[in-house]
Amino acid sequence: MATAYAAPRGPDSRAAACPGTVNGHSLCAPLHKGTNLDVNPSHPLVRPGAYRPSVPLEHRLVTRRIPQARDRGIPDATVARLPLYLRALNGLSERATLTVSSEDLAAAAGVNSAKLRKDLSHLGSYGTRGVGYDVQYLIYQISRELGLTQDWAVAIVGVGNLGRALANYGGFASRGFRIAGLLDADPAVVGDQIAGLVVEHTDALETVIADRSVSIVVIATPAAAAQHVCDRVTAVGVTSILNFAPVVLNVPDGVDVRKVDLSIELQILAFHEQRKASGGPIMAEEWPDGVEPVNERSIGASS
Amino acid sequence: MATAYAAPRGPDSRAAACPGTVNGHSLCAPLHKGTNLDVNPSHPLVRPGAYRPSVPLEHRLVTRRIPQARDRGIPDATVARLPLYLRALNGLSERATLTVSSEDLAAAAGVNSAKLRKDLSHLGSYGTRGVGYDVQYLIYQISRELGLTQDWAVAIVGVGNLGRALANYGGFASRGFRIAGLLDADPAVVGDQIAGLVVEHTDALETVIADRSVSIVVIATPAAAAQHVCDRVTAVGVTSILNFAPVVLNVPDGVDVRKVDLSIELQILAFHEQRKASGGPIMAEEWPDGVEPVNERSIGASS
DNA sequence: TAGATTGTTAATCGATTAACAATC
DNA sequence: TAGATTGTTAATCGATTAACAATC
Repeated sequence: MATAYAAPRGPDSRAAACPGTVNGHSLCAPLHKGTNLDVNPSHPLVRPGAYRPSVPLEHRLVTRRIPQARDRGIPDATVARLPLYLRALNGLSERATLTVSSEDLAAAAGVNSAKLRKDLSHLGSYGTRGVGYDVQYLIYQISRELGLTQDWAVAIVGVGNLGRALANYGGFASRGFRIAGLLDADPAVVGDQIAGLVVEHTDALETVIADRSVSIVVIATPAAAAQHVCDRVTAVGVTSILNFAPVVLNVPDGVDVRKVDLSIELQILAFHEQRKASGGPIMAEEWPDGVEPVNERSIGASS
Repeated sequence: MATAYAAPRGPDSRAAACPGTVNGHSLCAPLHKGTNLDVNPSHPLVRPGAYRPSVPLEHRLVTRRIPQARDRGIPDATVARLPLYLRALNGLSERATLTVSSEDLAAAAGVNSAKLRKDLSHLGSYGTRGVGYDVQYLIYQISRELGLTQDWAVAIVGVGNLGRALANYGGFASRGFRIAGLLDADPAVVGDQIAGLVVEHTDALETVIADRSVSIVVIATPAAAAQHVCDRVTAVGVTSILNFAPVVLNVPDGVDVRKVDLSIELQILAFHEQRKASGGPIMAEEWPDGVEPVNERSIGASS
């Protein structure tokens, strides 16, 4: 049954393989265009029509995934914005909003409405013309797309100030990220209890990853230790790393590294600030009296 | 003297305004193509030829900036990578490397060498064909471009785990970012000493910003407080904000907001992880025995 | 000079956006 | 039906990259 909708692979082959299309809209109803997810057509949650948001979504849908097919169909820029939409939708949900237009949702997420519609169109046709998007339904579809309908075990390596902040950050657990381990190389820190977990020694890194099915590792160590930690975790099969250490990690093919660099963000701000202000916050000299808006400023003390 | 090189404004007007060009290379020697910085041509540091890297760079160059002119000439994507190059160059500098090729520097920064050369060409022609780039000279040019040759006063609002981590982060001070104030609304935190600073009450926010010439504000408050803090600091003229709170800030025109969202990074990793693994880390069912690579998986407990 | 490497070109790729036909 | 709003198109814009002439 699931394979009945399987289309030949290759660029844009999905629509062509369907028995009919109108203006590019697939007529293969249960297989949402632009998705790889083959949805059970008899299920009450499947659109259009019978969706009832009163029943917990997690217990209703059976999906059959054809791996690695349309995934390339979702642009990176779109993936990076889906969490923004999800957050905006959750805000609407808390205020009991049932439907939302692309215009309003885009405003809440801080993006252009055309961009929002384009992004959502990569997931499928989940809106209703003339009405908007069902908030609960869209929350579910985006969550599923991002993999947030399952639980992800995360290990944090390096329990300094930043590691502690991450361990205590409430935004993880609410999105399906479960801190499954805190590890540090410093014996003075090992044994501390943080956010309900006992800090373990990094000697146990491989064991923790294997025993607790950790799939995402957060590196919050000093720069000098980061590559070594990275090597160890990729060696035991971890393929997703969030790196806070200010180094470029070398990883095997197939490993995703995302990097958060606090000082880089400040440097980008400084670049723009330098240009907005005609001189900057610390200006020893006044403007010269010339007609041109020229900033004469000596760098450093002498000269 | 500074205004002698001022070119008419407008797209690509700089090269056209020069007395002569060869293949797009400006013959206006002291005005490096693609920069707005009018360099003193008689200064020994000015290229080509007389550059001697043995003298501290900060004490040698006098620049005259023509505000807001070529700044639009540096693409955002390039600006975001300059800090990466700077970090890689500092690494080379520590190992006493004098020159570096675009190939090697690109490898150290984790980018394509053509991209690196393209990026650097936006700053000027600071390399030497057949040789490479002088490490010290390039460090100085990138630092100047990013505004790191001056001191920036930063205030951190919200001294929870994250605020403390930021206050203690060594990567700021080394790049010219000086923490000038730590503020929190919680009386239990006010008065604490962190990273050599005493935490002040947010009541003093406007005073601290004005008295200490704060130009960059880091918001590390809970989400609910972020917009209010943002409103207050923009009202007194702050135009650069680094926001860690998980909200979209509304700001007046001309204010730059950069956002660091820890959970968004994890969500993007989860998206890719879900696709790499054919199912994910928590897999209750086995693959069905069919010929197709179909993943049958129920979401949640029932069904 | 010969070898090496930059800075630029031009092709390609991906992202953004306004406009609007489709359609609820 | 009339009004509203989606999903798509197509134009534009910006970023990436290989290739190579320029030139040290």
